[in-house]
Amino acid sequence: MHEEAASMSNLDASYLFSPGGGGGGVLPGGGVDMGPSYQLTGPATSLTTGDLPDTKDGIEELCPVCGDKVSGYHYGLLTCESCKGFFKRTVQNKKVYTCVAERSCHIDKTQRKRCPFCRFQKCLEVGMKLEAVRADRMRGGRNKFGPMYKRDRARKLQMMRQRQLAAQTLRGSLGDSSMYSSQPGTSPFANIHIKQEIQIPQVSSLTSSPDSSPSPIAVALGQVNSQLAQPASSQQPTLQIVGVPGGGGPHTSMIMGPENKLWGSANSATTSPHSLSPKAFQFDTVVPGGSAPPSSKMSPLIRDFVQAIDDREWQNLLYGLLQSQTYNQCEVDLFELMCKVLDQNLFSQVDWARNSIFFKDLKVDDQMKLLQHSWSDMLVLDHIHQRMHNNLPDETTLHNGQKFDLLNLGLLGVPTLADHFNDITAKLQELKFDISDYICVKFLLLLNPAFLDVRGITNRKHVQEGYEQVQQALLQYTISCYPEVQDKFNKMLQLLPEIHSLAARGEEHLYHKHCNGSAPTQTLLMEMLHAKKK
DNA sequence: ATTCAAGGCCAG
DNA sequence: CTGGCCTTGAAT
Repeated sequence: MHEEAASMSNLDASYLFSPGGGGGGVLPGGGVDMGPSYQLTGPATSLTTGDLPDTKDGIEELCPVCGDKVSGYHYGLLTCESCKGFFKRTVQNKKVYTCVAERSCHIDKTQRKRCPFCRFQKCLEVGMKLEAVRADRMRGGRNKFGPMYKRDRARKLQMMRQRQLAAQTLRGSLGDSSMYSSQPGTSPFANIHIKQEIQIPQVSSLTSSPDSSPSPIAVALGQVNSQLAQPASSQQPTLQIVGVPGGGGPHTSMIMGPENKLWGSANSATTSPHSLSPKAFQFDTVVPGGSAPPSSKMSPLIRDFVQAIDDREWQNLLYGLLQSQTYNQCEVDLFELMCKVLDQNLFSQVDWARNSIFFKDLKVDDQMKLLQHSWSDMLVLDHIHQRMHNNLPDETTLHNGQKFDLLNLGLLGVPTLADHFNDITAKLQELKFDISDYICVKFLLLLNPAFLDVRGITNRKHVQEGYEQVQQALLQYTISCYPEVQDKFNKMLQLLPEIHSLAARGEEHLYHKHCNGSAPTQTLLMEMLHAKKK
């Protein structure tokens, strides 16, 4: 595992962007066109279809834990049969292993038996889900991960198609770059195509959950060939696998402190009754004060925007990450953890953008420029949204007992910005800032025309038009739905610079940390910071 | 009726 | 303890 990690050190965010620009297969509504359901590695029967070597059912993936052949989705992701069994036994029987070496044993097919400690560690690192092991041992049926598996399959299928397309184009005309929208060498993201095609990436998950394995944007935007490993977990001094959190009872609060009302105890109706623990993270997309926007008065544009929001996924990702990062740890570096969460959120932003109207039609170069400029604004805005509309608490108790300051995420790690942040939030609250406003504002941040000139956007016109359309829609919306809020539209827009300045300070701070070497490297986050400084 | 991920079984 | 194969059963 270490070797691979080393060879990947030249991570550049280019892997995020696929050659094909925005014309992917993800449907606007967020629904994904599944096409023929993809089968896992049909038992090599594919020989009949002579040409197209491995495209058929393609994706013959390897187990992210040991590299053996995958047998299906198990406990959250595609793994081999043996790791499935191992994970199950470990969790069910609350096994406690110890590592006789440095807790960083290399796990592969031939050596996986040698160190169960490291094997289990790796299971968690790649995102196998404890809660998918059933406390009651009930057999059969489906669990809450079903839909996730489905989405994951769809993504992989899509990714495969893209890869195929790209490969064909490459084969067809090597000199012809018209297919690719980015000009090699013009941006830090540029040198992508060849790399992608040549080494068929063995994807390993960024963090956890099949939804992020390979992390969402990476798939949506192209593919991944980097393993954003988690060095953290391997170097804690005094660790052992502490009893596996099994047993149904007290685990609602495994991650969340009991103080998290909405997050902790809310409905778990959608969760399988058999699943063993943190159903905790399901939560309603509650709009406090019942301010659910009257969809009748909403423009179709905004309605689509709102429908595409998937906060639940966001939360699952967040908690999945917090869980996997702390499961087996006495104490983790909270700043580092925060960076990881930010990084993951950033991935989500990119993913969202890539599938969004206006943005998705842009050339990759333009997309990158817009994102480079707006990512931190969007992170801040999203945090505001999560707090305001989904009751995201400001703090949560990690699995290992540490307190994790969630608010810090919105401050990009700068505690002193809390006042500013709260100030902005309060102002928005006064304006009855709702989910529709949020999503529109997010578009405005992304398509912000203020920087078109500076940043050399090619398709300026398209961006401008998108911006204006959203602006119009938002204006209409505020007027018709919130006539009682004086000048809501303008007041909201006036807050954008404030968000931006907050975000800019956050970026600055992160950049410093990065230069000090105290922030994790090889993250999209740092990549973004870096890109801007150039 | 079919799928397919979860649990169970048991030879090695 | 491992891991390949078998049985289950909710979701589709």
